[in-house]
Amino acid sequence: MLRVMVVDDQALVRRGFALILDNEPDIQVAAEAANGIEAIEAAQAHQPDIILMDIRMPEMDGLEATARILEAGDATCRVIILTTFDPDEYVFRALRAGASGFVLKDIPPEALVEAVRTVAEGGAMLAPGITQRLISQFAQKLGAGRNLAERLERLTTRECEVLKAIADGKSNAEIAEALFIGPATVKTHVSSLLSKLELRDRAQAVVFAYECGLATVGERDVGF
Amino acid sequence: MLRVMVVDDQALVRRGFALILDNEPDIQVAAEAANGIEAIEAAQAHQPDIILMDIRMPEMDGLEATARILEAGDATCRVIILTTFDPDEYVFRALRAGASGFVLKDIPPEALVEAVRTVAEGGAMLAPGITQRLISQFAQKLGAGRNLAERLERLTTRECEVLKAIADGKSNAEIAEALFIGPATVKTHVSSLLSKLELRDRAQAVVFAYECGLATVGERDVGF
DNA sequence: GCGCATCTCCACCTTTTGGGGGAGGTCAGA
DNA sequence: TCTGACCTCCCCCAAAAGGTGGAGATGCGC
Repeated sequence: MLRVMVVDDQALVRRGFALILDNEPDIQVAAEAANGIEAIEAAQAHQPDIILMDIRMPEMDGLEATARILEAGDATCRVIILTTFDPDEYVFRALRAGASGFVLKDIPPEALVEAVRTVAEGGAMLAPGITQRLISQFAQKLGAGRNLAERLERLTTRECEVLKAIADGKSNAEIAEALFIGPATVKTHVSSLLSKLELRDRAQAVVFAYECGLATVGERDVGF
Repeated sequence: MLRVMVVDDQALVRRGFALILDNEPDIQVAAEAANGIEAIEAAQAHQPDIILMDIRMPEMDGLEATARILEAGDATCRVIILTTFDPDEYVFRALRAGASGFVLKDIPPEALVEAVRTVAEGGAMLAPGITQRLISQFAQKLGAGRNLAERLERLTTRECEVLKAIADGKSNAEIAEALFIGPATVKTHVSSLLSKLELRDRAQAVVFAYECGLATVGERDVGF
């Protein structure tokens, strides 16, 4: 039995969703809440499997509440954002907060039920248009450095290693140490790769490394 | 009327999907193809609205074919990848190729029909698990530079602008020109921001800018 | 008004970087 | 075998970068 919690500041909307879901044999509305604060408390108290969360609410909005509930971690629930609007800003904040779904309130009841089941099974459900935008963004990032990757192929193995080290923020001396070669050799490699890639200095080399995918955001701890 | 093309090397599978779709009053299977090469030709000849594309095929695989068809551009069709497997590699290549959907062959017939309609309307449809993974990846990138963004707040407006320019690969002289200030001033700002962010040189500053989201991949043309 | 942060610029200095050119060694392929 | 591509390291030099300290101007809030 799937235990669902519905969070919306409008009682009528809340009851509507609750009725739709309660109508399903395997779904049970275990709790309701009218704002973010209540939602956090209710989530703690009732430990639902799925939370349907509105965004616009008094006291605390749904995105903030989602972030806090999922941050707490002791609840293993998953959140579906259910809203009338879908500006990018909301979507990104929602995904970052950890939501597993983002659907618009104008969807047919069956789709809502389907979304709940999908998310409960470990999947995610986004409104089709949002999925589309997410894909576009993703494809853009993935495809960004194709022609740049060609330039990359002109480099020798060693030069590539040096470039990677540069993209790590290392100085020539540090690179030398890391690669077990002399500083002079590093300089040679750096000069060579800069010229091959038609770059002026190591700062541009770092940009190049990120743009062509040699370095990617989030794979390093920026402690330096 | 939605004109659909089905591409799969197994005739039985192909006919099965075609029958399911033809059964819908508003959908018509306009063409079929058994491999990537045929698919490209058939897409050219029949100009379908939607292409259901298998990945594993002789001659040319579905991802390659998708890329070529969408690259051609004169076709305004949209592609749904339909496969038995879903390794990340396939998914990323598919999205990069420009696919608007990625669903598994084990979905129920109604879901397939729904996917076709959704994509035809400009949306995108991914298998729930894939949506989930896409979201995770996205959230990771988005959330990567949170603690870094804090450090960013220590900077003044001007320092931020200089940092952005550094992340653009500009030299101090170029920054001076771009911001209409003297080179000496740029040096002051650079020194200040490096010290505030606890960085050593501009190369590390570039890394920092990318990691904290001040600069993002794909938003610049790397011509330098 | 006063303090404070910010933006602007200067001079002086050291370190790093990048370019040019050279040179020895290895190793694969013609 | 010899050529060519790599990797390694050297010297010298000029340019850029980065650090330190100082200074005038502005504007904002107490």
